[in-house]
Amino acid sequence: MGLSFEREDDLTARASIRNAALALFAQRGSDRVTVRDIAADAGVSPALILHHFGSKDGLRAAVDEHAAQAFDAVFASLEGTDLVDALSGANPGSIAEAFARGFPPGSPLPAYLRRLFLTNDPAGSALFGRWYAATADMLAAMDRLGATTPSHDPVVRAAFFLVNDLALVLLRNQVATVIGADPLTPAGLTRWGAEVTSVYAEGAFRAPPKEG
Amino acid sequence: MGLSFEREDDLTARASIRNAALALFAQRGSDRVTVRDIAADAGVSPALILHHFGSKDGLRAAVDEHAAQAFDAVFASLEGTDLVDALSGANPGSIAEAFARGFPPGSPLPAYLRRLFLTNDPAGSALFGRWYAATADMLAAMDRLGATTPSHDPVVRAAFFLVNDLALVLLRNQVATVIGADPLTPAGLTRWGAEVTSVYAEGAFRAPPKEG
DNA sequence: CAGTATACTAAACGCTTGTTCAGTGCGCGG
DNA sequence: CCGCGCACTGAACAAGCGTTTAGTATACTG
Repeated sequence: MGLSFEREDDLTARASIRNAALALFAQRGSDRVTVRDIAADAGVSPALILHHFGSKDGLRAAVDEHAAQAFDAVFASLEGTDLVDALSGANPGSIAEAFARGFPPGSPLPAYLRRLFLTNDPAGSALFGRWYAATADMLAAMDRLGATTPSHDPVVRAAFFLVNDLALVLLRNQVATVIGADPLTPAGLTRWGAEVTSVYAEGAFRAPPKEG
Repeated sequence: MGLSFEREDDLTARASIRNAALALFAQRGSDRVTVRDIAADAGVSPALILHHFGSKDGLRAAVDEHAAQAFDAVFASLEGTDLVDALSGANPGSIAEAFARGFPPGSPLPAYLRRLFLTNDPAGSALFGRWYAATADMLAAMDRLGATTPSHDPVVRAAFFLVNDLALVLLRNQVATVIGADPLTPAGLTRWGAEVTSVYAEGAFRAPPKEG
């Protein structure tokens, strides 16, 4: 069928349970997913899930860890990009861009990330902290290269950029509805990125006219 | 119709059930809250909740509607602000600003909004649609006044501004951690708004230097 | 005053849930 | 062959859930 390198047939039962759980958790949240739901999707008996993962919460932890690894891989692709390359392009170091690049269109991982932030999961906070540090580093490097206008408050500026980027992942569905295109697909991302880059480069508001 | 002058003592049982549910739903999500939990917090019997709201889902709908009204009231305070006044100020029409102004520090409503958006609740989608329309209208009005630089893609620009603003509400806790101040308090908001306004007015990225 | 509607409760019901139990089939070392 | 371990299952269990039922107290109506 497609681009997925994983073939369901060859997966161990343990892996197919994990994958089914990941997809269902991302879509509905783990509270709205029963062990029996996961078992049905994975094609196994409910008891086997407990056999492999001990409990539903053990399965959740395993899925969390698995997802965190995938996110770290995407995150690493950001740190790897050459700054000069990034500067020649549009919005440098975009997380949304990395997501669109790293995850196939139907991947449950963006939605899973959203759940991670929603539940104030410590894993989500740790992820945010790492991403914030990377964003701040990148902005500082750009500062040194003279690629940015100076900021009075670099701490807030880094948070502002990061948060704007994450918002596109978190509000993906709502954005898709109003602009008519999924912003995490290449096409949608191009359109989104063009406008964002324009605002980041030139601003959007003019100074108010002097009173007269 | 204010919310601030409500006192727990003279609330009807119906209202106190609604309030208890709102707080618990915002904190844990409705799936992790039982009818018995709400009843205990509201000081009534579980059966009374069903008597007044028909079902747990009926209660959820009532809480949704109640919260949506509060949100729309806050949002209406944005539309009411004179455009010229807004232009002379900092970031015009900031939702985060309206939140800090309209909701007391301990209010569960920002957290409730987050759940509405991040769980794909239809009520959240409806809210987003209304807010998007208002944002687009405001930007169009500013365009007509010459207060903005022209955009090639006003649809995306409006979404960008709205989403950036909502991000501050959605990621409030994480932002508070990295910048060391709750961005939905007056102090934090001032600091945040200053940087945002600076980027929106002047941009942040310089054109890359020509190679040579 | 009786009659009725309303706010409210204690107790129970039926269902779904996560989990356990007692296996079954099977590959493998001896 | 036996015996052990492992992946796996169907059936059942106990707990917790939303909800129902059958009722009490209180206030209003005529």
